[in-house]
Amino acid sequence: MLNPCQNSQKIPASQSSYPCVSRPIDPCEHQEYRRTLLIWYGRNGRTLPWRQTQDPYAIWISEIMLQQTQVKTVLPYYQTWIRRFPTVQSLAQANLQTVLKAWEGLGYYARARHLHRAAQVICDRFQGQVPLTTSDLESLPGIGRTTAGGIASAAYNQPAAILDGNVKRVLARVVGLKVPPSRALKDLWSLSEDLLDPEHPRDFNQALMDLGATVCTPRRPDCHRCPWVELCFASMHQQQADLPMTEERTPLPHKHIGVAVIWNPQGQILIDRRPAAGLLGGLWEFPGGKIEAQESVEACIAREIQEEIGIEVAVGDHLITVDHAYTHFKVRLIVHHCTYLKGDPQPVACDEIRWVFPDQLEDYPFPKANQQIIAALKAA
DNA sequence: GAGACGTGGGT
DNA sequence: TACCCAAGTCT
Repeated sequence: MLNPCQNSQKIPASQSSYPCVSRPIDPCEHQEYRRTLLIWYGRNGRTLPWRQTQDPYAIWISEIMLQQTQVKTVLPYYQTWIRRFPTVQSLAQANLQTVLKAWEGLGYYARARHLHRAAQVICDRFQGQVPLTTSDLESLPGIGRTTAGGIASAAYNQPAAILDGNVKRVLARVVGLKVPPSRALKDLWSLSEDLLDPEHPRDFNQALMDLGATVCTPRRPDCHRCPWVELCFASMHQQQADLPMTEERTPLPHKHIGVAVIWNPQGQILIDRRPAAGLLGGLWEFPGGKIEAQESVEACIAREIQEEIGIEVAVGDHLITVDHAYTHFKVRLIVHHCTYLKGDPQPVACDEIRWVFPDQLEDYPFPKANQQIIAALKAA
């Protein structure tokens, strides 16, 4: 039998279909990449709870939690979640506030809202079964191409490629990508698809992610433990530290926010539920707003509470100042005790308002920055 | 297609 | 302290 590669024409890198790649992978080498990676995985793969199960629901949950989130962070949430919502049906029937409470602290809360909605779609349109094809999976809220590939391969061993942060970094180094991964998504997807082992798609994808997470790390990759050390452009040319290339980024804007802990005569505190979409959607918070130029914190708080809640308050003592960094901006929350004076609270800029006793705060999902305010209240 | 969207950990 | 980065998706 002829080796088909002996007849294939060698294409110079400069003329190949991958102009952004320093060292294209010859199809002849695919088997060698697959073989060496799977052997490495057999010896070095991580044992993770979502790899101990065959339940597509549990695997779906893990894939969503793992979006932009490290394994160590996900572990406790995953265990609690599976006990709290053991089936698609239990999730679909749950109250969204309960779902958000279970997600509290994990971030990117749209994931929880999408999970909840997708569970209802799965019950309504897919007979309660997590779909098998990437096409059906991608039709569900919160599932994009990578997560669809992750679920299809992990839950059903389907030959579906993935392209998460780990795979982007590994492939960028292996082929010597000349541009940041975000500029070469099409080529990276093709690479991931070409490399995928059609005989062992589940193990291959999991292995690729483990390699990126434990060996081919962002900083100081441990190349002497890598099964691809001799097949990797970055390793061969000592460019591990320079790959993948990164984009420039502008400094984050910084906002100052005046925040009110408003007490009524009954010893209750006023909290509001943020609009369902957007930043921290559906979570509860202490009301407040942006401090305008030349404005005092006290004036800001009184103004914001009047505008957004429709009540008059007396701004009192400073409680705490919280600095918090989001992905795209930084905030400083300057929190003051306030006393309710008059007016009927209205949810003008939020979805709902409630008076609650301090010991009831833990029943509501709050963002991280507000947790520090709650802790300060308890300490006082 | 560029920006919105959280939080924790590492350096 | 400040910045980078992490199993991405949505608009």
